Amino acid sequence: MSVVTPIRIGAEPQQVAWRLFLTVHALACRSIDERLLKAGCLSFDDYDVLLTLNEAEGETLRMSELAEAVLLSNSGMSRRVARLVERGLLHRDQCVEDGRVFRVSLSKTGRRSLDQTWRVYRGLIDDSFASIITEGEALELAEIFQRILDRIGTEKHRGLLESQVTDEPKSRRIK
Amino acid sequence: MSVVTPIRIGAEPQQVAWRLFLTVHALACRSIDERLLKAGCLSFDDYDVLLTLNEAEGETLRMSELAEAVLLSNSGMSRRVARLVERGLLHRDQCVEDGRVFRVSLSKTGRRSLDQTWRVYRGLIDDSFASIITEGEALELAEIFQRILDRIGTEKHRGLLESQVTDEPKSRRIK
DNA sequence: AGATTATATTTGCGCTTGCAAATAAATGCG
DNA sequence: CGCATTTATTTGCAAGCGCAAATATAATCT
Repeated sequence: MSVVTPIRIGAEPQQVAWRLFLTVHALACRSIDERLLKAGCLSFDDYDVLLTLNEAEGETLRMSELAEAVLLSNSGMSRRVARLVERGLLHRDQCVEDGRVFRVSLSKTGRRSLDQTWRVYRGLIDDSFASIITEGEALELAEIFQRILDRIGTEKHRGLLESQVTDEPKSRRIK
Repeated sequence: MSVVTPIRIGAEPQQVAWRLFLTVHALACRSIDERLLKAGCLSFDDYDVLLTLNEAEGETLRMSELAEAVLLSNSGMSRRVARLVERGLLHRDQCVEDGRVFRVSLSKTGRRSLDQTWRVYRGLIDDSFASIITEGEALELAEIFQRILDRIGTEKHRGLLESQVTDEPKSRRIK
């Protein structure tokens, strides 16, 4: 995880901001992940997977969708899901309509873990980030970050926080 | 690299900001690193090491200082430096005053690589980040991030961009 | 000085990752 | 229908990482 970055003294403010962005990310994430593990929670990365599933419409995703959502390779996701299934946090079922695809979903235990982790995680975000900025600043950050995502993000990530209302039926997409 | 994160709809602005922060980081870094490699530059992470050395006073650091600066374990840094020395980008010399320590510094080639990478990297930062925000926003981001670092950073990272003037002599610290 | 303890770095090992090849299942075409 | 092609996922393999043990060197104690 890169920490430091460009910057000579007197650099442009954008470059200074970029460097600080990297450093804050590296330090905050390291600290949060360490403390999550110490508290017996899901790791940062596993949390990411379970949360993505929890938010998915139909609460089920195929391997490749999951991989794309959390920016992991398909093979990486294949193994990660295997481990999580092994631990009883996820279900992984072959799709009836198309035997090539496997659909992954939260188990009862997985949902419990997710909730338990969130209770701790919320406090850690607060410690390392949220409590240090004002609500106004948070809104401003969100606006800036959203603008950046609109420019660099993929379809999937771009609309993260837009209204979740779609006009599709809530039934499982087969696609 | 975690992408997604907490957030239920209607969450507090700080939590929304945190999630977007993670997503922007993941996407921007992935894109930048990919393009650096494609351009035959140093990887993001190697760049980090070379830049840290370039900025170090005396232009030399011991293994452990380098590891701490870029947030890598000592063993990880040991191997990373070995690879970079292998590629001719770094020197690694046993310290005369204390045979336990090894001092690492940029080679001529390393410095060239660093400069060449920076020429490309500058443009990529611009693409994925800098050009999307105004100068005023950059200043504001920098101020916010700096405040966060002051709270969560270690001594080493906290003062990143403060005046580099110290009252110590510029000669090599032995410590 | 010699033995013990402390410090800086490297090595052994197991884990996770990504890429490319392998497999499994569906689709298209003659 | 049967074979070639395409698509979804998993495996083999060769990285890189962190932890703990090993090594190398210095400092301390008696």
